[in-house]
Amino acid sequence: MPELPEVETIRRELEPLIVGRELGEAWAFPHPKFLPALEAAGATITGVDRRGKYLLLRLDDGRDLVVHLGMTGSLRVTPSSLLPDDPYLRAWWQLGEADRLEYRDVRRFGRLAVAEPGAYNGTLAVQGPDALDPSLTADDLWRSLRRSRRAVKTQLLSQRPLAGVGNIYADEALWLAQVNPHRRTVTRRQAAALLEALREVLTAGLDNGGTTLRNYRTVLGAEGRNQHRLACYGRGGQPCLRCGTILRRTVLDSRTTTWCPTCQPR
DNA sequence: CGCAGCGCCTGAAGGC
DNA sequence: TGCCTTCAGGCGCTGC
Repeated sequence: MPELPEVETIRRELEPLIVGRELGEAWAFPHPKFLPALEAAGATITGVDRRGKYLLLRLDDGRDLVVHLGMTGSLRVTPSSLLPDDPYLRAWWQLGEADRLEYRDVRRFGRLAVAEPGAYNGTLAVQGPDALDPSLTADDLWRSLRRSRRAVKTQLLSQRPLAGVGNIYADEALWLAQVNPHRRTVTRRQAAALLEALREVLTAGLDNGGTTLRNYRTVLGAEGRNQHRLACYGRGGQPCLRCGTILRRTVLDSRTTTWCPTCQPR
């Protein structure tokens, strides 16, 4: 599931492959989530940016091709001499003379949009600052978390206090900061520890090329390596690496959640 | 406006 | 072997 480290890894690989090139003929899977791909045909890509889990392909007409990878989305660049041959392709664009940019998404949780910056819809329009934005302070996070009474983990996943965190890195950061995911209020000290932990686990994920549990691949087709470094996510029933207590696995707002009842007391 | 609940999707894994 | 059920979960949408 592409979260900030995975999307940033993709962004870095994609940028030198597509900037300055023209999107020619386009095709989209016939569904409203993917048909906006056709609106980008004819534009030239001037940059590749990221906000939270969203990729923003800047176009020379002033608009952005917005790409969300959902749970199973990936991008790749293929020679256009090879015909599209993949039942899970959801969109493609001829790229320059020789290549094709392909968007693949097995489960169709992703989506595409073409929009003016500043005229975004949905989560992208209301999400908080990027989790790695250095101007975000612990006090900002504390104040933001205080505005809602939802569980702290649910707030992280909402993308509103900060953007880019999904289920894996939320569990990892809450464990590292020793904050219980069910808490509805956090102290200033906990907010500071949480921000530091978030940045640590996201940076580690990025340094490891992302976390591949099943579908995630980089643009060049590589798997990430961070799945071997997870301390908490997916380790329910196994001992806490810090204190040895058996990690608990619960469901919080319909998200599987793993936490240590000793290190992260309610 | 906040938020709870639901639906979307399909391959993998496990039970029998 | 094969059928069935359960699970993974980000986000848009609806309605209170």
